[in-house]
Amino acid sequence: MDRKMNINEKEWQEFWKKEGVFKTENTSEKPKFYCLDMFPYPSGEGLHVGHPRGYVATDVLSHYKRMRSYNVLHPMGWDAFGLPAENHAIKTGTHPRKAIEENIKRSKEQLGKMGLSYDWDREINTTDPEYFKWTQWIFLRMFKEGLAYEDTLPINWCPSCKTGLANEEVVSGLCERCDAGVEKKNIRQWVLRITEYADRLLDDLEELEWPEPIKEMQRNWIGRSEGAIIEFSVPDFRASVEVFTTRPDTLFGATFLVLSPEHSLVAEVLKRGEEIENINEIKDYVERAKNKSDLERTDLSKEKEGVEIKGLVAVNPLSGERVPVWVADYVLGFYGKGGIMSVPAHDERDYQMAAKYGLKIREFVKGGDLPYEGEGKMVNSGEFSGMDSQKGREKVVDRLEEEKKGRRAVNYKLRDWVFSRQRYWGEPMPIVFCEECCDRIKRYRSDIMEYKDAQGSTFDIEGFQYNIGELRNPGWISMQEDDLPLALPEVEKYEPTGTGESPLALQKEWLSTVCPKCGNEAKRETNTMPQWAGSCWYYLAYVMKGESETLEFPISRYKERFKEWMPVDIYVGGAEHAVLHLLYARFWHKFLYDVGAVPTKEPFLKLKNQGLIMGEGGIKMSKSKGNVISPDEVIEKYGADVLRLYEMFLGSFEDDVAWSEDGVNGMRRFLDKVWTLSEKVGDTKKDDHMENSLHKTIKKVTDDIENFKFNTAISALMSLGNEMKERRSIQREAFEDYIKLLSPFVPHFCEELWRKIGNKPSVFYNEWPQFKEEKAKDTLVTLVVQVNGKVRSQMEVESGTNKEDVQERAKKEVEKWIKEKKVKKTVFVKDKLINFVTE
RNA sequence: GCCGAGGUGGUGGAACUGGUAUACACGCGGCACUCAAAAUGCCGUGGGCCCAAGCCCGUGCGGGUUCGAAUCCCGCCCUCGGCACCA
Repeated sequence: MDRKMNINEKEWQEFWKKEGVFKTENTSEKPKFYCLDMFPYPSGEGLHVGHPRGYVATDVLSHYKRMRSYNVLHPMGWDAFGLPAENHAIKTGTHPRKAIEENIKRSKEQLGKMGLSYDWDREINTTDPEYFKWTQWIFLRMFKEGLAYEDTLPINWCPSCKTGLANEEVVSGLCERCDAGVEKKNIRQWVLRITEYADRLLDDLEELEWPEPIKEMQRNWIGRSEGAIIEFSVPDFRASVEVFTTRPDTLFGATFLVLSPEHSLVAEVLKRGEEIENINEIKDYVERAKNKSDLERTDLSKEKEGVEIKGLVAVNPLSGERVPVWVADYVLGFYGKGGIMSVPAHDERDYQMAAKYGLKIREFVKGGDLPYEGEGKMVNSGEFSGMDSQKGREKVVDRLEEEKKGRRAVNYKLRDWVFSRQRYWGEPMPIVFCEECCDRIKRYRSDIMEYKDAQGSTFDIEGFQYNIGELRNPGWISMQEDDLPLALPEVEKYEPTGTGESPLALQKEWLSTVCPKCGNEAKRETNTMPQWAGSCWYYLAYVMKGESETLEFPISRYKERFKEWMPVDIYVGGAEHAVLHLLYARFWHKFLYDVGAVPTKEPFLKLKNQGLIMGEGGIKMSKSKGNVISPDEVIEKYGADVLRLYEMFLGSFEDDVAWSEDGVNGMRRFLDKVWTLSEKVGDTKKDDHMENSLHKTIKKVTDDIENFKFNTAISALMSLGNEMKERRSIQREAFEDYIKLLSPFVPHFCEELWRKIGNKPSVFYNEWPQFKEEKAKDTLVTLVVQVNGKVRSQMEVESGTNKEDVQERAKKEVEKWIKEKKVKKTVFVKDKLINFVTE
């Protein structure tokens, strides 16, 4: 038999576009459904076969929702700032914008070929000045509210990308982008106070319908831990050291203190020098620690080592015990107070340290072999002895608080977001540095600090109004909102300088400007924003585009739109952004909520992560292995519908799956079969059995699409197809419903088939088939007959038949297994089984 | 080490709140069509024993609960993902 199917997919794509079949309605009585994909970076290689998996899923869902009379927002755009385009520019000398334009064109073509039903009128591009003026605006708002600060600190530096990185961009000591080993470098940075939102970012996870692993990763990343800060006095220095601990109940067991090499008291010790007998040893050790890379310093396999500060003693605030003080680099300078009380009996790390240097190890919590980290009865702990450690924990802190020697405290692993990059291809930061203002603010700074909690207001200094951000970062002045966007200047060289400054620093003309506050000479900030900035709010831009085609100030004009569309109902993308984009975007969104710009606390209500598509044989697809499959090849050979269907049928949406060419072919065979079925459509008499199967399938497909179980939805459709094949003829209405059920998966094919059986396009103008429960009911069911839980026989009975009515008949069915035994119990499950239990 | 997900035929994978394990597909084998091949159609396909009817065993391993366990409980093993000296 020849293949009768010959579908011009392009023609349908043009038809949809011309007719605006999938355009989002700007005003609508219908309920809304916001269905969002993580927008791609338009790379030079185009898409591979893994990308469309999520896009097809959201497309299926969008089609389905439209047919259920939702007004669906299903947009697409481009996350186009970032290193690949810039590196390409460095190599070829062409402007990154050029490469980006070409890549977008190519990627858009690829998406177009797949027949995805995006509303392209709302397309956005993060590198478009109309777009990034808003990215700059949000940053500016954060700056003004005091959420951005300038700091010179040792940050993660990628020597290959020649830029600083955020904590989240370092993956086990390596650069997330290029896998180069990350170094520590002291550079001036802009940092966003994401830690101020730590609790809300943590608590609000509860209300999100996200995959549990992603939520857990965010919880761990935020890493909230409750405990206490305890003060040990250091009489020799007339000073004190504060330490953070989650186990104040073990305070009596603190047999020494350990400070990180970065600790201020260590610096003090080095300054005082002569009073400490082993000063040179300490100096050496601190110097060595400083030169260690993060990777070396956090290497768990190495032995803990440190140096005692000889002659220095600290006093335990409760026991009064005098304990030695050590410096060791297993204690981190940036966490807690940069120093710890060491309890070798009840902490694995402290135990190792104590064992190595022969320090005191004494048990304070009974419970197991040392080191014992669990709970138990407190011992050797003065008045607290005998208490349960959990209770004792509270009592110890109560006492410390009474004596003003400590307090309850919470610590986070989350650190503030290093937000500036020393590269060209990113959003310029909309702030300038003015010497005059700097001096002016510094003259008054001590007064100002008293007002530091009064956020949101401005302060008058010599007739100039300064906002909190400006006061906290003396000299840095916000640009006027009306002057946004601040465009990227054209440059000769895109090469990063590697000195900690971006190539913008060489653009003398662009660099110098006038202070928007006092009119004196000023210089622009030359760092740019990180990759992640533009994706922190793009889901809002799509909504804004429904109000005005260009994105215009002020934000308040979009208020109603946001109320209408937020939050995003379903967000689909890869799991690799668990603590990057998904955390950053939540942070920005919460800020926008706080300033009254958006009506919801969270941007993305529901999240689904698609699994990876591996190459044939389950090997990861990669250019170097040469096993990358492009959607273009597949579409060329089989058509977009086959590709779409296969991507959805392949396996469970959230699991990793392996690509198989044979499997693709199977999808084509299925569509061929369905095509052939259409020839049997006619005015045949009512077919109850078929109707029953149809309604079961409607239910199954509907539920499965709602739950992202596309693979089983398709298998249900295949089963129904197989059943139709058995028929000599198929009722028209049944076949039409069948096409509708199939249409979200294979839109071109279904349009063609819809027309072939004599209907007017588009099939998508139709309502989704209505499920009728009474039609899906079975009159006959198969009842399984078991003996002692083993299936021995089965029988057809009318559905709803009672135990009494089948019992005797069933017994006969399995007589040979029970005849010599006594049935002591009979278990009956209606419409399912009857089980005879013998002695 | 800690946290999370998961181990089901030759393969991808189904199985609702415990109720016929292996749906749907791929592959493979046989047959039909054909000069032949491809395509297509039909039949078969977890393992073992058996002429057969039938029986036994089977969801990573070992126990348990239950009339009945892939599903629940306890103890292990393995794979993948994340975090990694966070006190």
